[in-house]
Amino acid sequence: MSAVTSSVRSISDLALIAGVSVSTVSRALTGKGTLNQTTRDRIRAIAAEHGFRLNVAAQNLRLGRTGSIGVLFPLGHEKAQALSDPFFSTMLGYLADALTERGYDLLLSRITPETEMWLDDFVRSGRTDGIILIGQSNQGAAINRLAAHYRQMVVWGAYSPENCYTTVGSDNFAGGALAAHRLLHRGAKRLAWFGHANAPEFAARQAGFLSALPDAVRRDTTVVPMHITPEGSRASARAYFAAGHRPDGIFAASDVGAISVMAAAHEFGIAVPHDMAVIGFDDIMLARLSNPPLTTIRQDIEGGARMLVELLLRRMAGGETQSVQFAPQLIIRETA
Amino acid sequence: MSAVTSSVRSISDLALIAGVSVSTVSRALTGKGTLNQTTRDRIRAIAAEHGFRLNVAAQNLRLGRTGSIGVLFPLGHEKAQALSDPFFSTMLGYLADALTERGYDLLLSRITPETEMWLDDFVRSGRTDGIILIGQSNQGAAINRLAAHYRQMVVWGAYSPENCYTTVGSDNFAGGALAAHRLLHRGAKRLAWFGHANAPEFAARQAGFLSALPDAVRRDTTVVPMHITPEGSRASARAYFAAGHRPDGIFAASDVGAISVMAAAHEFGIAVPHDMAVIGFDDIMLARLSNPPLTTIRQDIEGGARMLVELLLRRMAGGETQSVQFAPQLIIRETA
DNA sequence: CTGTTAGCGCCTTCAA
DNA sequence: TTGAAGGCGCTAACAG
Repeated sequence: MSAVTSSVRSISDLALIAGVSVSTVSRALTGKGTLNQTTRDRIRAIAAEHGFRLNVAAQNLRLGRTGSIGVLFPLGHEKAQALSDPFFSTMLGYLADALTERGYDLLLSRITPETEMWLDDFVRSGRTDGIILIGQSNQGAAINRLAAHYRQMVVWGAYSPENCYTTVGSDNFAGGALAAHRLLHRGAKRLAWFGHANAPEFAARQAGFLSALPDAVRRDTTVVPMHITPEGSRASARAYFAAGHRPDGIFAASDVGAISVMAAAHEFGIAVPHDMAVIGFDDIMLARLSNPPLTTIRQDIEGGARMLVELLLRRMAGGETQSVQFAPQLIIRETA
Repeated sequence: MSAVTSSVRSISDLALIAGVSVSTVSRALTGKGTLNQTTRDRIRAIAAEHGFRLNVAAQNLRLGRTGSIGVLFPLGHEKAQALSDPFFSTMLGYLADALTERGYDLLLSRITPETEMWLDDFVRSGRTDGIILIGQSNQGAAINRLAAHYRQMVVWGAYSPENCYTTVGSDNFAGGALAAHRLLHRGAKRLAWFGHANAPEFAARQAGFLSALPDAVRRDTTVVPMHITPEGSRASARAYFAAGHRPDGIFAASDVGAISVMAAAHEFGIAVPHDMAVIGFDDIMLARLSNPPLTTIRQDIEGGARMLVELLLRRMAGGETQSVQFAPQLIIRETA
């Protein structure tokens, strides 16, 4: 066992002990360059004995890199916990896995877009070699502006031909349509969409949903603005039900939103799915644990995370990339 | 608007343009040292014009720091998504907030404890100025060993006088007792504990729970081993109910566990709380959205996160710290 | 008030 | 196969 706090703090200390030059130590420890195998083994043994490891920060400075990737959640207007939504934390977990596998650290940042330049500022501080943005929020303009001269970025979110950056995400429009068809198939006629159109992903879900409805149904469909937090979702739903609305089919922008709506419905004695069908979006782990289990539109979070990392590294290496859209999948459980 | 990719890559470039020395630029931009206000403003203007920002990595190397704090989840045996549990992700979100406020970046690491030295290796690589460990898992020995000669670490988890490191956490034993009292108060007599004792937090919850039961009740109380994942929890519960067990009171190691047990109970036609009372632990956001809303033992996650950061920074500054235990709180909803 | 200089810990070309 | 030297971008004495 070796001490973490040791007198050997740099390769020059080690060089002194081993009686060789710093460059020899460097070569021995990095494995780069040519070196006598005996010398290499000897130096590595000494390093291990003293518990010495190369200083990653210095190494990176010299190599002109940082070795870490920034993962940013630009949920500006939603000052509340972005990470509290299981969708985001699940994504984060998979990103951590994928980045670790590729030898990168994950720098988590929750900078709130106060100024116009928050993204540019982050990039210019040089803290990371690349950026993964989770969700565009309402920052489309800032993102596009940055993308015009910064390549090392990929974005989880909605695809648009007008974006000059690479996105990875679900086909939200198709997902919305899937939900509409399912509700219609169940015979629902008085529908409501719970969500907001601030962020493009949600706007697309809404558009896909509405566009798949027959005109007669669409005319009677309510759009209920709902925030991303469970508290906000529940409050919106409460107010909606309290006003006397009794839809027979609901499509919510997220699973957390759907579960919140169900909780509110329960307060009003509305039985799901008997009185009202509910469909969520995401298929987070808790969707199958809800009571009743939630019918939802599934997003492939793990696949998305891997794709984000893959494409980002390709861009960092100078390659070109194209946006990717995953086909969403209807998961039928009990609520619709 | 200024380009992110600019020809001005270092303070020496900027010094050249401004016609001053690098140290003057450094002083102007950092605000340290004394400098003519006019010169300072002029240099800052030029920097802004060229979109220049100090390179944080180089700055940190020079200052002998990294500017980031590592947040590690040592859930070794639970190879699955540690972050998928909302408790952890909520904690992570609050940590990100607290660290950002203090000017630190958050480096997320999910290194799985494969070797004995995983923690030492991480520390010696010098990637962070300090470490926040979330949960001890079964790594108590490794943590203690590291703590013997590494100060810059705090741990979220169970307190024990034998630990030579500072912990922040709930009084899990007291929390277990709270759950027991509540179930007894409701008249429950055939109890079960769903959880495992691999990690000390959970072991303490179990011990507190069992110790608060009268002997007669305790003898009939079942301990059902349950993994941390919802799938695992649900499978355990299913097997348990399938074997014909019909307890009238359940205490689960976590809210996710409790909700999973409720989902399984539902499959067997067991009504909560009528046939069986259920109490969880954590009070994650989804506890109040479950159907019926979950009675649980609340942990102050935000307070815990702030305390962890506070204590870590104090230790990094050379100060001494003592372990902190938060008093858990019984939140009565509908399941018990 | 400002410039010069010497590193932080490491990698890499160039020589030997 | 190994060593010497320069420099990644920055800060902080020490001079002037």
